[in-house]
Amino acid sequence: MSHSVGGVRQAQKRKTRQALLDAALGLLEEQSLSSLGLREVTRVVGVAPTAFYRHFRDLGELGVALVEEALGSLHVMVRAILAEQDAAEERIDRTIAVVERHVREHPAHVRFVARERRGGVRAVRHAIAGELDRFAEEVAAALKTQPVSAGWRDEDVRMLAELYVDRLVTTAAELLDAREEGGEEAAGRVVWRARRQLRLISLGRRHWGEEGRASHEG
Amino acid sequence: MSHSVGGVRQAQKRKTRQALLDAALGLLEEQSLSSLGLREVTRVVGVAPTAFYRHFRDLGELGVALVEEALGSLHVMVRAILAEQDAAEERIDRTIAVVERHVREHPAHVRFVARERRGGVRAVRHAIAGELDRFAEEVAAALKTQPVSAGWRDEDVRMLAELYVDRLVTTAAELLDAREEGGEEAAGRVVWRARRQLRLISLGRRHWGEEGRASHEG
DNA sequence: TGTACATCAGTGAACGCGCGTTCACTGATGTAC
DNA sequence: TGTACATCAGTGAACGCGCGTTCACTGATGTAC
Repeated sequence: MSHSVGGVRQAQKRKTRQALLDAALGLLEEQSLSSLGLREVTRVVGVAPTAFYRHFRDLGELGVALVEEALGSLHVMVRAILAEQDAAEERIDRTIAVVERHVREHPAHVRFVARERRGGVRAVRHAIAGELDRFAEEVAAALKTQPVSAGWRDEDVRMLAELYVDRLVTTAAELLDAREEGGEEAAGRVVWRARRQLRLISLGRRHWGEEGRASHEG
Repeated sequence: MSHSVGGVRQAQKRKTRQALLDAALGLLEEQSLSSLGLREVTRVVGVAPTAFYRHFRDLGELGVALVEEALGSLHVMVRAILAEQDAAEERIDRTIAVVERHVREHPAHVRFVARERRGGVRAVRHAIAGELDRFAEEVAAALKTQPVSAGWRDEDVRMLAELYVDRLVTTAAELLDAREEGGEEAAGRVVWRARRQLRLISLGRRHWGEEGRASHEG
């Protein structure tokens, strides 16, 4: 059964590829992608520098692969929240809890996305922008089904979704920094603040129909 | 009068220092600080690599100097807005106009701050965080004097101020990206969205007293 | 104003080092019969 | 099951290159008298 459908060779290749991704992600905790070296990565994995080229054309391509990995898990978690039909206040608490858990479980992914979102490698910036865009589209679709959104223009639902997504990414990054540099106390302050900011936004949302969308442009 | 208070030598030194800062800022449009080379910078200026050490210990120190330069001008402009006593809607329009103007006049500064805020150089990240903190403190002080803030807790004014400051920085960065990659049309969409997001936040602010600050924690 | 000495911004040669990339290779895995 | 050939992930030597940093230096500017 060892020589069945491609088998051993393919599996070994995937394993090495994953090891390169993991090594890169680890090294990126202390630096940004544009200063990461190919030899650094292969050294950590324990393969020859040239082995790198069997998997990626260059570090930019590896970066794009990391984007998919990093946003994949968060994507799943947020979709779970959106599916629920809580009241606004519980929804905020649950959202924050998901962010906290995500930061604890995937700190390197969070750091990577926050750093490279505006980082020096164009291909990676675009990959992140694309993923966050799809993300915002899903959030918008979920918001649209909620009663509070009755009568909203599609563009307005979308702008609210983008505000939420940006808040989540920013909060995750701040929470990570706070935890590492100021301990649990600092992290607690970030969470407190994020919760109240979401509450304020949610309040604006509930009153949007009365005054917000009326003004100025058609 | 040439040999009066230190004079020519000091002036020449300041000039070279500024040239190094300018050259670095230019190079940073295409890469991030942690991958910038000392020799790259001196090559652009047209001095020997070793001249660099007469001005900065390393590129991190140069980065910190750039932070002060980059946030100084924005600081001035926003303070001007805060001093005015417009109605909420005009205030938003004027704020957005200031951001647009700032992005046009100092694109490299905007890019630098957005990129290095979560970048790979700790000293620079801290310098930016510190400046944005002072910034938020000023905004909070201004918000506090407005009638809408009557009865607000200080921490809540502060969390609102931080939400505003973060929005401004993010909008500036997005506007810059949009203008460069998607032209005026894309930039227009960013502005439209930012305006409506600020409007929604402002709406939440006006209703905060009724429900927001009451809930949960003391 | 003129002279003698001090300062110090910028120079240029030299260094050791790690980088990304090329190339022909090896040997385990896969495939055809 | 056994044999002969093909594939291809990983190797290791070699390359030219630009890097950050050191050092003793030069010569214009500054200062004291």
